Amino acid sequence: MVDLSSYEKLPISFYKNPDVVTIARQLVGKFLFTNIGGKLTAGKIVETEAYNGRDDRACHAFQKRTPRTEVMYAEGGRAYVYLCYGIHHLFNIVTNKEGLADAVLVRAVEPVIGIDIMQDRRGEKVKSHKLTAGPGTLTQALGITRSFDKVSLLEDQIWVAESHDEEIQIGVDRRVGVDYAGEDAKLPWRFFIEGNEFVSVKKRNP
DNA sequence: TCTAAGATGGGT
DNA sequence: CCCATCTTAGAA
Repeated sequence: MVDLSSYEKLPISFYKNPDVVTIARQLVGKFLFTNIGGKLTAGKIVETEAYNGRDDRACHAFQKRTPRTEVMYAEGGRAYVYLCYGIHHLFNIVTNKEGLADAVLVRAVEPVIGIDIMQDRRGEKVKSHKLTAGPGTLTQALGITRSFDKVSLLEDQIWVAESHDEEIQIGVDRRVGVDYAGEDAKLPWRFFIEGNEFVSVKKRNP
């Protein structure tokens, strides 16, 4: 049994910060929990990316408000989950105040709690270092699907908890897979724990 | 209605 | 390198 009292759920104020890039950096090292039908899993966030709805062409909500991106316009502290390539569920954390569509994509976590559950969800053949090393694989391991879209991170189905880690080395790089965004693809808005084996893309994109 | 493209991952 | 797989946004 896991002692949850040592993990403090982040408050709403954390998510309302108007600077989504700062939030993306701050989320690295924190813990992402899900509790699905009593199955508790958690991973340390080791890689994130920031997306800004006003002046970032890589953001789904850039200069538009559609049914899919509606939740990004909500007050910070909710999940934005969408299906990518018809196959993978990608998990984002909505930030900023209502009306300003920002979000942080969680790209990788390191398994911490419920590793056996994650292994079951991913399948026996998956090696441990591949268990949660990518935005589509961590959602499978944590059981995150589109039913989590719009769900509040202040409740007990999915949430982020403070870490008491000291001295992690945070690397910065351009974001992955957003070449369609032109110049904005070069923004240094990806953050990761330097040297962590679960980071999805290790080598730098110059 | 129709269609192209996509914030990926796993296999060859 | 190839391709699975299906929603979404935008056009017609």
